[in-house]
Amino acid sequence: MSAAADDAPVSRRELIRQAATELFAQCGFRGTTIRAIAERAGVDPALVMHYFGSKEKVFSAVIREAMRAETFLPEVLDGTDEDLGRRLLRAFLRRWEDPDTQPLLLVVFRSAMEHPEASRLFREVASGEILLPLADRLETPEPQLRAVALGSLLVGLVSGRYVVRVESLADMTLDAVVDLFGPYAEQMISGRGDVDAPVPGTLRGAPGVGAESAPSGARD
Amino acid sequence: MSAAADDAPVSRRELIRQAATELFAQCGFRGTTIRAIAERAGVDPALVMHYFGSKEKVFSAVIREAMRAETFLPEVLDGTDEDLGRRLLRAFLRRWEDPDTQPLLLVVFRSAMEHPEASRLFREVASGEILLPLADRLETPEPQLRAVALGSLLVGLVSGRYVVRVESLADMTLDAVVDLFGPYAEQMISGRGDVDAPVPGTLRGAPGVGAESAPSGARD
DNA sequence: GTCTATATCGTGATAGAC
DNA sequence: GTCTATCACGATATAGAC
Repeated sequence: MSAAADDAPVSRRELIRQAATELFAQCGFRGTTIRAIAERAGVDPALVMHYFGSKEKVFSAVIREAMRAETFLPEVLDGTDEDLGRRLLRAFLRRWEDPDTQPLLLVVFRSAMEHPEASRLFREVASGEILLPLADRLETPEPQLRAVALGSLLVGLVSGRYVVRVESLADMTLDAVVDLFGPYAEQMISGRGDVDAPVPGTLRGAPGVGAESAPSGARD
Repeated sequence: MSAAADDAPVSRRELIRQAATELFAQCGFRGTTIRAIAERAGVDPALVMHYFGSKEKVFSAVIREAMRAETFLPEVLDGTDEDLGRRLLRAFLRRWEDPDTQPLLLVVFRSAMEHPEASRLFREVASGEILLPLADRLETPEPQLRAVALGSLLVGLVSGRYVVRVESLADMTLDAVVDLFGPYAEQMISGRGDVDAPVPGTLRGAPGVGAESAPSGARD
């Protein structure tokens, strides 16, 4: 399964960076070798060293690109407070469902558990780029606490759904996830939201049950 | 800093297993070496191989012990529904704060992000030992969905507080965490709970602010 | 049971021909 | 820019003396 882009004449350097991104996302930092990166990119291992200088430098390039691309928050923050939590959740999930951005997010997330640089970056991005702007935007009491709670919910969600792939989370449709977590997200940041009961029928137990079961009108 | 138990004459095998647990928790599977385990346990590297046969076997033993010890749920499930979420949250956190059990939990959690066996184990334990019993216990509609939501919240909480150590979460007192997340946990599994506003003053911004700021009477 | 010595392999990184 | 050959190192694992 060659994952190289096949429509634009991308540079070999870029090809290597993409291959490295996927491998770091899948195998972590230690589990990824220069040789494997080269093989996946279809180039010689020495070429990886020639372009980047070291494995650490490759990793830094990947992480930096992931950080650069991660700016989903601003577009969500302008708008009414009414369904802010739900919109934020949906925008967040959209990036995790996107095959283009998922490896970038995965590499940061997974590496944050084992590599110091990724861990530091995760803290910085989480605090500075997500929690703080969100807290600044909120007009409810104790906005920092609310932002932290919502961040925890999102992290737990992606951990189960995309990283560890716990069945009950991984098998849900996207709309089902939004329907389940949306009200809680809403509660956390605005204190509003109806959480009497999660919408039924959203757990993909029986085969053939698709995205039909999402009556909510929330769209991005 | 030698972490060997110094009050009981534990077997060398047990000594090795304890050292391995701490190292796997701290450095992950790939980052931990037989040599490092032996050094920390104060034995010869070959002895590790003699007792366990391979690094994988050491890892399995550690994981199995972690699973064996992880039975905090039953004692929480019998009792009233009133503050079930809060009690569950507190019991859960108590194990994470305990210096004896934290390495065991960390090793499972961290390894689940990089090692296939740990990942599988995490899924099994999460689904079978936590989510299912909890869902069976609930009398609210859609108990599975509620259990999954609560599980996500807990995972997100420990990720931020104990694994990646995001400041705003890691610096909170235990009571502050319970006060912040308790109402949400309550909401998730019972649909009850007051979430009008998180209790103020619980974020350890100023030095000297300890556990004083938790007026809630919930205890384990 | 315990340790020394070593086999075997895969890793990141380098040197240098073309 | 690209690739072959190779180094130096640390890993798991084994063989065998005591």
